[in-house]
Amino acid sequence: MATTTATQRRAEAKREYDAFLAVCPSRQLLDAIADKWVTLVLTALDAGPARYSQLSRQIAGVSQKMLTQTLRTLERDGLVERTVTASVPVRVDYALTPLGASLVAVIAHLKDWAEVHMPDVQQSRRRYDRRARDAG
Amino acid sequence: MATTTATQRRAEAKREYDAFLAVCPSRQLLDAIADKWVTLVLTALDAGPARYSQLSRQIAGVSQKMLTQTLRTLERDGLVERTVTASVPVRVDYALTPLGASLVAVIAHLKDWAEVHMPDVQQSRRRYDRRARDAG
DNA sequence: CAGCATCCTTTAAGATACTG
DNA sequence: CAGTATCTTAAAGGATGCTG
Repeated sequence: MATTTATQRRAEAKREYDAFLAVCPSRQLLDAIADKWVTLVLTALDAGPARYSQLSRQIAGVSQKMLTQTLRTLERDGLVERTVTASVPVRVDYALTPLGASLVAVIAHLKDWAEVHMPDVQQSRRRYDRRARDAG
Repeated sequence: MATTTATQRRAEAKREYDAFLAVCPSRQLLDAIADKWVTLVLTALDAGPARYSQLSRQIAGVSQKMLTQTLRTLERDGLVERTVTASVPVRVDYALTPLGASLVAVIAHLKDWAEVHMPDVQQSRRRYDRRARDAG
């Protein structure tokens, strides 16, 4: 039936594209660092190893759920190393792995661009909003 | 009353930190490019200007709602320029601005890192998952 | 101290139908 | 062609209480 063809084709194209994205390294990286807390934790650890509670205090806005979740993901990705010292109470230290450190270096480039160009972006936003308001 | 102090302090710390993040250029940039479609549209336009329908076909997985929304945001940020040609039917062209092009250059660094190191990340993930399965 | 489990709300994203 | 408007679903995130 011709009625379903267009929809089916679209659906299949989407599936294919999703499959492509799933194996695309750039996309995987973006997925990994896009998260709000990932970059904050990574840059916090760039200053040196830290304990869970230190990170929790330093990254003041994070809930403990998100901090734990973020650290687990980073550990799974091999970007952060988790060291448990069996004492009472338990002590857990987190540190960047060499891989994690190399990623922080790349993120630093983003930071550089941001510090130079974000003012331009903001100005553009203001102008855009002003036009929209004047037009509306 | 002492019972509310801890909670209040936490809440205030969070507000302050959120305010800090709101003016942090790096965070703003991350917010801007973290989006799944932003980088895809940006890199698609890096190959040259394109019309709405071209982008829609090229980025096969995107819904037309998300494409429009992404393009509007990029236009607002001054990263993409939108040119309307009043014909019947209307024709709309999108192109990177110099600012947008400079951002794509930075994103390319991410891409480079991804192509080199994502295999390591994936291996780490497999190892982590295997350990977790064996332990469970 | 460093979490885990649960519930609950807010937000983002997708499908769908219609328009200048 | 290039969108807008609306509705609904998926999921991310936060608050809270409990544990080795």
